[in-house]
Amino acid sequence: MIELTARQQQVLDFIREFMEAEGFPPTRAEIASALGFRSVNAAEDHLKALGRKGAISVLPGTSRGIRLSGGRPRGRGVPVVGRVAAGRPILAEEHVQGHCRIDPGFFRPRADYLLQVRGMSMRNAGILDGDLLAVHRTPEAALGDIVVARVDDEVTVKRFRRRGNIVRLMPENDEYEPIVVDLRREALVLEGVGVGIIRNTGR
Amino acid sequence: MIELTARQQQVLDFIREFMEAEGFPPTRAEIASALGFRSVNAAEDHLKALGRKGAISVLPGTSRGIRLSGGRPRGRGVPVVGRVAAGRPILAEEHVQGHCRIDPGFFRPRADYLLQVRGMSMRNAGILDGDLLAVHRTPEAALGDIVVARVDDEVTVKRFRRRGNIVRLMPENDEYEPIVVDLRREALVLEGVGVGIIRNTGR
DNA sequence: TTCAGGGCTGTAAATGTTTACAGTATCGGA
DNA sequence: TCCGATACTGTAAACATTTACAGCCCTGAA
Repeated sequence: MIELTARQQQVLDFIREFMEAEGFPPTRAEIASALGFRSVNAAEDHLKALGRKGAISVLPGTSRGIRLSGGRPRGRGVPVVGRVAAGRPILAEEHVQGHCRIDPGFFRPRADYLLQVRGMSMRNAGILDGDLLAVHRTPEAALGDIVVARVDDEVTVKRFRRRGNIVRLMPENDEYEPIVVDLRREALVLEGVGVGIIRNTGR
Repeated sequence: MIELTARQQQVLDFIREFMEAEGFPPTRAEIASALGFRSVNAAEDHLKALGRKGAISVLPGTSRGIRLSGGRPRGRGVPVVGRVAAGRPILAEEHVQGHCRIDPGFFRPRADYLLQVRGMSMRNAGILDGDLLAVHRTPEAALGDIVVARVDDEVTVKRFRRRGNIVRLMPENDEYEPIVVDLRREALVLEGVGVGIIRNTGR
């Protein structure tokens, strides 16, 4: 499928959410109203573009005649990643413990996988040992984001601080020390940002 | 739900099949055509009857505004409950903010709904303001369980302690005081036990 | 510069849909 | 037998929705 523009992605996301919530697709007017267009034709144009790019199909002459293509992602759900071996890619098959059937779009931005957190270094952020951190894969993080970073081939979850070439990976627990990385000397790979937490107590 | 007539069942079945095949509900005209009615009003009458009997709900003024209410084969997910008004049932419709498409069986025991937690009284248990607590409906709790309880018509989330007739609902935050309930004098309703947490940071 | 495409506003006609009203007919009670 | 519910036909107005047409502004590539 051809790549969508940011705006087109927003329209597509809205259609998804609307269908999830209402059980049927939105009209042009509803799309326009939700996205703040003053003209229904803006929505019409977007639908045509999404149709051209294959993201949806639009049935002519049919009210609410929008069908999401690409099929239902009702697969096995989001992969759950356990302890990551040094130097191996996070999503390597040997790390995937299982799958969690949750809608990845429930989190924003989208959750690409769930990483099982080890240790209590983020306790004050409400992230406990064993929690599943929903991670959105991206190499970019804003200051203060909770990030999944790789330092010295080890994967760690911390809060992101940066001043110039000095990155500080801050724990949320007084008993732990920040990890300081000088980007001129050491490599830092941002694997993604945390977008949510799932904890399974009970049992 | 009141029992349906054979014809009404046929109409309902058609609506189901249509939605499965097309991804949105049929119009009156499409129902009439499929069932061989020569008048769209026959379909309208059936929809009204199905609506009266609770099998569907019909949204006025909305094209294809039919929602199946009975059994949900594809399910919209687990209901998300916001602030609960005093004295009202937790799952009352006005409290349901939305649905989260997660497998309820991911939690053990099963999650029946997600309750949005207010306040920081359970901070040390890693439950923060705004978190969604996965709740299993049960009137029984073990000592130390995190429970959803109703005291004085107010719903609260605390850790469960009990000695004889005295129940203590313990916060996990030094700034809060336990709630002590003497079962001989006051009523305590256990709405369920917490089986997990979902937090949606991001945005 | 020119041109195509994305992203909009605005208008309006054509068409799709809902929904009320007026009837006809059958059937199982009260 | 009268009544209400079910199950339709037919008509039509009101309203919802699609969709074409005419433009405006911007950006990036040719």
